[in-house]
Amino acid sequence: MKYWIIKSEPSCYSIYDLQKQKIGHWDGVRNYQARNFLRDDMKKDDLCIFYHSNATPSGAAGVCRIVKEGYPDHTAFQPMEKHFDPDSDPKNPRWFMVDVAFEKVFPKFIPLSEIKENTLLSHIALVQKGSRLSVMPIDKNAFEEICKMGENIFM
DNA sequence: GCCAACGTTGGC
DNA sequence: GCCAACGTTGGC
Repeated sequence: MKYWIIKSEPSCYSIYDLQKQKIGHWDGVRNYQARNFLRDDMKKDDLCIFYHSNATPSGAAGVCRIVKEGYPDHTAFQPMEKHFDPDSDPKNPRWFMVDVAFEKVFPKFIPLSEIKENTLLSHIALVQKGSRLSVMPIDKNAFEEICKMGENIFM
């Protein structure tokens, strides 16, 4: 069982969109390191912090769970799609996605500033300088600490 | 909108 | 393989 942080711009897809949909495709990731996590390392029932990036404020919004492990991101094959990649061959897909299920919205949204202030979280990739990955692993303790900050018990 | 940091591309 | 140019991310 592993834990993750996944980022989305809420103007594009927020935790409330996932709440309505119940299950969502985590598609459109076009970064090889993040792709490798999606394709190889995210397993069914792993838990993810749903992080709102490029938001006011940015921060941790809730939790979701992997319900379908990595499979080809078909949006890469469709010219009308925003993240269309003409070089991704359906016979040998370059990009992958997972499906996630809504778990909960934190009763208290946790802005990035508070995550940065928490010394128990100073080691996580999210707050490292220049970290731009949209999918990144997080250890169990840090995951639970973030949940606690959201006034949420998740253990 | 600005800009730092990082990733990708392509000429050589 | 090097590296400049360009594109993207994402905080502020």
